[in-house]
Amino acid sequence: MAVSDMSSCNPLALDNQVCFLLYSASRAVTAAYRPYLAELGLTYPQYLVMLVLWEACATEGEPGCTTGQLCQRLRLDTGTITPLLKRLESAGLVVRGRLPGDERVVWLRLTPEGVRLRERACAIPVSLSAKLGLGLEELDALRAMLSMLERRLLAGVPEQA
Amino acid sequence: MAVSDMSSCNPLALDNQVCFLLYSASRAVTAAYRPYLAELGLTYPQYLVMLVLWEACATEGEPGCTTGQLCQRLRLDTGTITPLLKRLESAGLVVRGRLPGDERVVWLRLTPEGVRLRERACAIPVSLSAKLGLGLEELDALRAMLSMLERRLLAGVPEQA
DNA sequence: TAAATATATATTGCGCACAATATAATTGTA
DNA sequence: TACAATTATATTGTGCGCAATATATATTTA
Repeated sequence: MAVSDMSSCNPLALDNQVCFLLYSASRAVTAAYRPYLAELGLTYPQYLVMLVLWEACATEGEPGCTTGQLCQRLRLDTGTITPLLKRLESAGLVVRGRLPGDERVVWLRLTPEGVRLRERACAIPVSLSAKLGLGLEELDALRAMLSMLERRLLAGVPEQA
Repeated sequence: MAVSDMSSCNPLALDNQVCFLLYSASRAVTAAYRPYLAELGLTYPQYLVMLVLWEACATEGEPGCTTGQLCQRLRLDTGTITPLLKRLESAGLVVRGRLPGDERVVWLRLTPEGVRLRERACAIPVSLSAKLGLGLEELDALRAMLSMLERRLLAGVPEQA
């Protein structure tokens, strides 16, 4: 009685494509965030960058992180991250400087305003989980499934060799 | 023993965000499709459009569909779809014409070449499901979860009023 | 039938994503 | 110490996504 039995006769049917459900659900979730993030003046990818920086701020030691760490964490490349960071910088949330000792790496730090924004952002996960309407167990199941999926895809990369 | 217990002390932790997992998994899946689609000369969104058109070709009656139906099906707007269709047209896969009887609507039809491409595309779901490495049950569970999520988000839209 | 409204698509502009390439600083090596 | 290779980031170009606006055809209404 699997869901896919409905019209599994056609492997190319749009509704049989998990990829489409993922793509579509992801855009729907981003859209659900949009009005809340707009109040903070952030886009969704910018919000993700801020999440990383807020974490990097909470850790002990010199607060901040490098562009490369950001790319790795969000699995985005510099073509995406560099201009995004420039926009965050001109919004006054982030400062970019080179690492003393290695002039190649860009060291990112939050401005006081960037740090303050965290408090306003705290309300967002609450609003969103209400909007998603999923229970904790469902959320955990979804999380588990998605991270497994991605782990397998990343692990499968070497196959290209 | 929920997954989120790990560091649920911080609701803003990146790894606690289902939204990020979704976003990241979706991009990873798209990336997994990319080499296969490249052989057909298609991007991922173009592939989704072709899936709809191939379906619309299989139905009885006049084959094809309108731009509006495409937008509705893929939940994309004309700003995305119109230029994409022009690219498919200049690639020789699609012809765009106006509907006789209502000159506002654009009627889309596959060219013979567009129809033929379907056969080559048939191999893609097979390759991909191998690459994803998920069993049928897992796939169905994921599908169920994602479509529920999206259904709730779409249903929740009126709340904005 | 003329004007107002609604519908379907197109256009513009901005911000991602990502491939490909470029640049600049660092490290390894002869 | 030069020179090659590596590493970190930046730049360029193409194709989405989406908000806002424009245009053109249909439909409704006065």
